[in-house]
Amino acid sequence: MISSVKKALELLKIFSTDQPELSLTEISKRMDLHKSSVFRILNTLESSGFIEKDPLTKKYRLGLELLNLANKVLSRYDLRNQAGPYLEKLARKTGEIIHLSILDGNEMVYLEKKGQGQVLTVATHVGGRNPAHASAMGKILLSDLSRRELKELLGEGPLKKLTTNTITEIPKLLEELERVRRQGFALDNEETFPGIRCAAAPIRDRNGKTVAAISVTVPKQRMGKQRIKEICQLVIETARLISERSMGWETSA
Amino acid sequence: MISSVKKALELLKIFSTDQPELSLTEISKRMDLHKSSVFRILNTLESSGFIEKDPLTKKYRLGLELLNLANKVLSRYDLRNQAGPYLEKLARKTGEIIHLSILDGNEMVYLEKKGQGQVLTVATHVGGRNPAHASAMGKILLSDLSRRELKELLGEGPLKKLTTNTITEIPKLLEELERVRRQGFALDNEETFPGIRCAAAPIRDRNGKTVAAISVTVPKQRMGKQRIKEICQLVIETARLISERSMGWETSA
DNA sequence: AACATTGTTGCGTATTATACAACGCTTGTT
DNA sequence: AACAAGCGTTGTATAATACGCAACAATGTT
Repeated sequence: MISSVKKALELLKIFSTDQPELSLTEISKRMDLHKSSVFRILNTLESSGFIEKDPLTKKYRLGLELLNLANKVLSRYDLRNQAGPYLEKLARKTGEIIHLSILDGNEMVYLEKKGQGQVLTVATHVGGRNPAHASAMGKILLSDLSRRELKELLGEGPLKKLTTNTITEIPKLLEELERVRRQGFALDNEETFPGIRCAAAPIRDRNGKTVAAISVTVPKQRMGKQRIKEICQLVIETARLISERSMGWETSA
Repeated sequence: MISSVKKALELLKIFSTDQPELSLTEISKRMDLHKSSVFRILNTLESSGFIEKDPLTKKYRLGLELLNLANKVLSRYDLRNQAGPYLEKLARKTGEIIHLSILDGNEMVYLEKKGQGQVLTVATHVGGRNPAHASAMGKILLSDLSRRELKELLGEGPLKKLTTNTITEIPKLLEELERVRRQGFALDNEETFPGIRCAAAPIRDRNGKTVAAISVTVPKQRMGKQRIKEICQLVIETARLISERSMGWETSA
């Protein structure tokens, strides 16, 4: 492990959407490093395009080179490109936010987000992640794992509680995953975000293995009993189309 | 400048969309560093989520943490979010690829790309960049700069030649920029990519300053004289709407 | 089975990252 | 206007470590 490299990478993570610009002194304080050390790290990051310095304010911000690298990450996922048109169509049909995600460890990671949403919406983003057990897409992704794999990923619990509705006991989650397997879709009833409901369905490859999930995210005000049914049907149908047309999955006769 | 940090950052840049996965030995050769040094850099990058190691193949690839950072970069640009719906509408109307870009040094950088495109399309991506002088959007962005600023950015020339149509002499470019100022839009007639034409228009802020550009990119087979006129009108109109509604620009009476 | 190649680790030392002090500049205070 | 405080920048000595070597483990090839 190389400590100066570690420091540089952790520095990059300090920036946030709330605080996109920071001064040398702020960074020095946050990292508990001498300002001359921070100064040299910043210069190195800047020379490679990972950080930009505003010449007027002397403040630093993340650099555009990160967009290039992110593009390379995303380009690995053919599914994301192939699913794009289907997700856009679903967004137009429902008027809501659509996500595509994969499992990474015990979290699900958003790979795509479509739809403009309305005034009341969710602040998720590509690259963002949430505990798998708490979200509809996460439950879809977990439901394809074996008991052994689940035990390895989730441990003994209790699981992280995000809202009062989050499932935290392992037995209860396993029950829920069994239900998800049977019905072929999952719901998130304010388990990740208060006031937000979500319906998700699996994307399967040619071998029938769940490789990703898609979801429709809706504020509960717009998600009554009747609408849940509509939304679930649309999500399942879209997921099936993507699985068949892009992944080569064949539903049995 | 911290040399070990520089090496780590340059390592991240080695990956490409053509080669998303590399072995330790490949990286060591490419960077002309000892494999044990590369091994430790990779471990450090992995521990911070910037690199992932496939446990089966032992190959390395870029990590998902980069998506988070990229999202933070993009979230700085309110314009990108606000312009999104207009760009999607333009993509649907034209059936072509739409870009939003800004100037960064003497290059223009894509901040957004909309539209699925057809079989014949351009392999551009968010974060990607091209020399400003060669592209329609680049000419729009350059046309708002003063003579002094242009001289500083472009130098004495000749400018980089990407195709046989690329403008490489400074006087000719200045002439072209004058024309762009007058007509309020720019065209790229196979100047960046062979076989690809492009029409662009400026996004202006409340002070009338050009802060970004949008464009429609079309293979020349689908871009005859009549269609050029249509496309130009649509691009100009969309750019004006974004400028007025999202940026507070007011066209004089 | 034998050999070649790749990945991993311990360790000595050549190299450098770190932090200190000082300086220049900008901003804030009186 | 004068002064103080704080921020950013730089030179440099040295404490700390990154580097590469050698050896080993694991994997692939013959």
